[in-house]
Amino acid sequence: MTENENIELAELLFGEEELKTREEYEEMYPYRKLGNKSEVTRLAPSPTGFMHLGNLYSALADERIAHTKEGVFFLRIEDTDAKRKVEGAVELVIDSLKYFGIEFDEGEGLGQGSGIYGPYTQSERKEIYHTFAKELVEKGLAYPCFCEEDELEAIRKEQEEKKELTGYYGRYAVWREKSLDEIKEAISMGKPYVLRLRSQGSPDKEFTFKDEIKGEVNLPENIHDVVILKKDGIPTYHFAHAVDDHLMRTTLVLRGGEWLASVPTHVELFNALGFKLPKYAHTAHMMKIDPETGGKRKLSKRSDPEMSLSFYREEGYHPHCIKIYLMTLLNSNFEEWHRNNPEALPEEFPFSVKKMNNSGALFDMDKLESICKDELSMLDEGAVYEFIENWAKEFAPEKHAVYFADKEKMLSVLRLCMGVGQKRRRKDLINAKQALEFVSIFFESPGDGEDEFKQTPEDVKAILEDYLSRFDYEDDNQVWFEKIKEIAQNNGFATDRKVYKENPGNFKGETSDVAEVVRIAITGRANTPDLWSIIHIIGEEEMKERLSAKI
RNA sequence: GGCUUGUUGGUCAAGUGGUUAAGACGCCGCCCUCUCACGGCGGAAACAGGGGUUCGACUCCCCUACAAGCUACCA
Repeated sequence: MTENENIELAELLFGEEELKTREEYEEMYPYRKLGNKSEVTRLAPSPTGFMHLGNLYSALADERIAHTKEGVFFLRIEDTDAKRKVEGAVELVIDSLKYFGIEFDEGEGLGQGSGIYGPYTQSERKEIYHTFAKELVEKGLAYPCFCEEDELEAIRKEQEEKKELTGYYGRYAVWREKSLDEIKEAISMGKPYVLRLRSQGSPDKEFTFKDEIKGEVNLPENIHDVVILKKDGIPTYHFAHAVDDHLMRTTLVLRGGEWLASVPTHVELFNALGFKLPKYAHTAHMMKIDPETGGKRKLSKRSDPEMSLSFYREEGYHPHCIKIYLMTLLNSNFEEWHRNNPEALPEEFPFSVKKMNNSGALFDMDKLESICKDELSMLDEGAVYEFIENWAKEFAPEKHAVYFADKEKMLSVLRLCMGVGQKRRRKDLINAKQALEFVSIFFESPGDGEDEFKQTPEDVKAILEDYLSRFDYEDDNQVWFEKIKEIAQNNGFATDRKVYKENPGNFKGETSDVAEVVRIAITGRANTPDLWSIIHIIGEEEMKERLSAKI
């Protein structure tokens, strides 16, 4: 087609619409005035109503990249696929990220003053896309394609049989070289069409692309006449990405590694549109071991509950701990930094895109729990109280009513369980749910699933009876423990560890074994905070009741 | 099938031509200790395989294996 025919075609396709010009848009959305090291990043989720760890992972990376250098982090909703749209999804994105302390500077759903680069929802940007699509048609870089699904299917089949590259390109691009008259005829028949890019790429050329994470990558040029506008006039991801990230002045596109393969398409699109290419950083996906195959695979929201962000809320993981965990995955030198600067906020860490991992990390629950223990142990009991209380109110109301009835009691329980005031803090608390369980010994008699005695039933009985007969509530911790030692002495247990070690055969055990019997009898557990203190929180009556149940 | 990217101990990972190949989690042992913890010390445990290049390869190149991603009018 000639230049004039292209212009005529563009009029034919878009003439009915009142479109702004490209220049008007460029003026509407001026380049941001930021330092030259500042980055503009964005989170661009589909509103599927589901937030998973991967979303949080990249959101945190985006947010850190923007905010460590006074850049901008915004939210754009990619709802070009109507099938996936879910009510309330935008709020879910904003809320769940806020819960983890990640806030946007501008974007969708943030209310007034949330930025001049909007609309931030793709379904509201149709005219904008059309302006640029029309321009592409005028320049002969895009054309309508009236192929229907079965035709495309037939092409693909033929290609597969011939073992050729599948897709709509070259001689398979049947509408690529149609005349204006043929197109006009198809339009007049009311046939639906999509708009495709007229690719200028060569099948045997490649180019090197510099990814901020992966480094230099050699990629083939794009040769596919990809769809840029679907038959309903809504753009595909590729086209929307080019137009949006250009007009919203994104400087760094951080996205999942599955997009790396479409970089050639994006590069061609940016060139065709006359846009400057942003920097790209393609991240690896978080993986997990597939319980069925034993292999490593991408975490999926379908089969992995620990993938859902709501899982962490429901289990009562402290958002700060999750953040710390993700930071250690994101930047491998974070952990060391954090150890050296335990008081510093993660926001003070010099985050670097370059330090990001290029292979998929396995989600490691053990590691997460270890971090939780460390982080929680550094808080004061008031903060932990507040956190657990809020969680219990929402997720365990019946326990909440009992455990939090007496604030002073709960505070002293927490002080004890955390080792506040001791030389070293304890590290028993992982999350709110587990903490409530840990703390339950102060509010309920030990129930099922308790630890078992390691001594014989006869010895247990003897020890407990002996203990009960000697017990005096007025004893202080020292005296109380002296009595434990006496019991050990009387029942054939060693009271001196060294003596015991030298001749273990001469004894049934040592003091700690006797203490363990008493501990398990009272609490149902081998691992608890200081026993004497526990007794003085639950009271003499309660202790005696629990003990007599065991004799 | 084609294209792309990966592969360092069980897991997360430093490492960028010459290292006894860090560290963390987990596991095991010892020590400390008035019981539980905390803490301290130590241990087992790795460069997927094969070819090159080089005086010398975890590091560079090639091949193979394995894994992941893409190959839509989904993102």
